[in-house]
Amino acid sequence: MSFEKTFAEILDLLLDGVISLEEIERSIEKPRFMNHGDLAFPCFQLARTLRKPPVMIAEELSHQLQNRGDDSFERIVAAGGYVNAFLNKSKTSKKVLTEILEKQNSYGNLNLGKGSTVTIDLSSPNIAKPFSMGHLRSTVIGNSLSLILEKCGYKPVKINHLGDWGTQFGKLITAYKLWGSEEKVKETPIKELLALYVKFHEAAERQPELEQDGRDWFRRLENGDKEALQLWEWFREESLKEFKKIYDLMGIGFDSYAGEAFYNDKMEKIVELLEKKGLLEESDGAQVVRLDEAGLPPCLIKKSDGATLYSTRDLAAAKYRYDEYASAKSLYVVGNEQSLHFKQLKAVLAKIGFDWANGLIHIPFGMMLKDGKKMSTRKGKVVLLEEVLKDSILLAQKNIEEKNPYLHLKAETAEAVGTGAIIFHDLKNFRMNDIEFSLEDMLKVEGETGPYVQYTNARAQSILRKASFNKQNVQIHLNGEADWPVITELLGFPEAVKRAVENSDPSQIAKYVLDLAQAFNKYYGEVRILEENEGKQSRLALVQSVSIVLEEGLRLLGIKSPKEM
RNA sequence: GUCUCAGUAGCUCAGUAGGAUAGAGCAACAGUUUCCUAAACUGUAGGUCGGAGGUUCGAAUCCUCUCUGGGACGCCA
Repeated sequence: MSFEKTFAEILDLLLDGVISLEEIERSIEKPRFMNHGDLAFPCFQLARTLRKPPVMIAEELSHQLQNRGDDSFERIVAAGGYVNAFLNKSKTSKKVLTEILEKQNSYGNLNLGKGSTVTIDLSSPNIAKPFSMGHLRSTVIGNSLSLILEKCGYKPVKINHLGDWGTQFGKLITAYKLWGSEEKVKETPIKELLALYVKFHEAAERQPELEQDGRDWFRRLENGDKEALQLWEWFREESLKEFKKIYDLMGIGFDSYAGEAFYNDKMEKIVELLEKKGLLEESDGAQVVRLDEAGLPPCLIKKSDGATLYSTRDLAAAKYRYDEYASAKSLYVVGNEQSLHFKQLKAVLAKIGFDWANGLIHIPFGMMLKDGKKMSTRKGKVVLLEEVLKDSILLAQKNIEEKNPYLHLKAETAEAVGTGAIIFHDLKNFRMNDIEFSLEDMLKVEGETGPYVQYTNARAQSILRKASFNKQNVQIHLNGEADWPVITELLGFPEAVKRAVENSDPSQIAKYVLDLAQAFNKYYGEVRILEENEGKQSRLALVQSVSIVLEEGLRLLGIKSPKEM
């Protein structure tokens, strides 16, 4: 049982129904300052009903609690309208460390999902385009979310909804036929295909008829034209090879690579269904579903030339996922700029009469900006993730040579630290914030960074190696001085996991892990852990627990924890 | 024009189902290594929480208006 709950319950006994237990629990907070204790209950809201000043209420309550409180609390005092509770440090320390050592990385697990399946749409890069920094966000947020969901009792299914269909391929084929060379594409596929794509858009500004050529080629592709299909397959294959290199580097896998093209033969049914329900209307030659009652602009289903659109494929995909995976929820980790699209998607599904449309949840995130503006593939204004990762790993390598030249597993460690820096940089802030691209910021290894957390863990591991800690039969006695801030951080891990899953917010874990690392580094600076005295085993239990939680936190972010660095 | 996201220290951001003295990191300056990894730690300095009203015992947090920036608003995804 949590200490908040114990505190709430003994308060509830005294308050005798003036406010409910739930209300008490909700208003219990963590004081900002250590000298105010570990838990606080503000009495201001009681002042009116009890018709007494809050200071007096707090004093009365704390006075009565002193005798009644069990030994969970060291003392309970009133201070300016608050009842402040100080946890019994030695008992709490013993309890939390024992729990962590026993549960290991399952400490903080929740069973919210009860085994239900959740599909997660993530990463979803566009074929024939480079893997940009923008896709990085969806990839790392989605990956972390799936790990967090798994920890909370869900069964995540990661779907990489590849952008492998659409008018862009018509444009690309047009460009390839005009200016492309087979050798060049074979040599550096993504680079060459991107160059063609950019050239197309440059040329189309002067020759607008090219746009029509592009649309024509896409229609031929949809109609199964052999030449178009061959080129498309080739582009797709080459692109996928390159993407897999990046996923391997980041240690991310998927349960499905069913991209847009996968739904080509599944769209007709949805369109028929819309027709049958009389939801389809013609508008300027195109087929649309009107959504006035939801206060949304109409959703385009078919273009005037009969070709399908993004929305059409997403409708088919949503239905397929529900049918195939029986998913209770379906998450879409897709940029903020597509919010309207997902509102429309849900509205159309609801209009068809699918009650599961409610389970569709768009997890939006802010954009990666360059010079304050959105990056645009069309203008070739992109930063390539692969190069950023390479730079970061190289820097990690350099740091290892400088700081720990005799390290074993140098290459492996550099990879873990280099990618860790990039992933952490993306996850540490709330997802809705736009991020101005800055290589300098991403490569930082000091302060609030992934390498800082990894380093903290490596320090802890180093101590454990030297002491060969044995967790059996440890008598844990901590004095609750230097170690107390670390203990309270450890205590907070389950709450951090809960916040992360409830808000679909991996940054909660990142922030937590930083706080824990900071608390531990401070402790490390103040206390000689390996000193031979009666407290040594207890201190080692603390170090071991910190390492377990740091590693688990990093794991939930999709970051590795090297034992040495 | 409509909708949406954001605005907190020089920079990057925490803190927002209202609560005590608004916190970190970076950058700056001053320190700490005969001692468990200095990718660390300690200290100094730095704030009209975009602005104006309102609700409240209490507002960075809630409401209204407003300013600034990003984005989305039919045949791209």
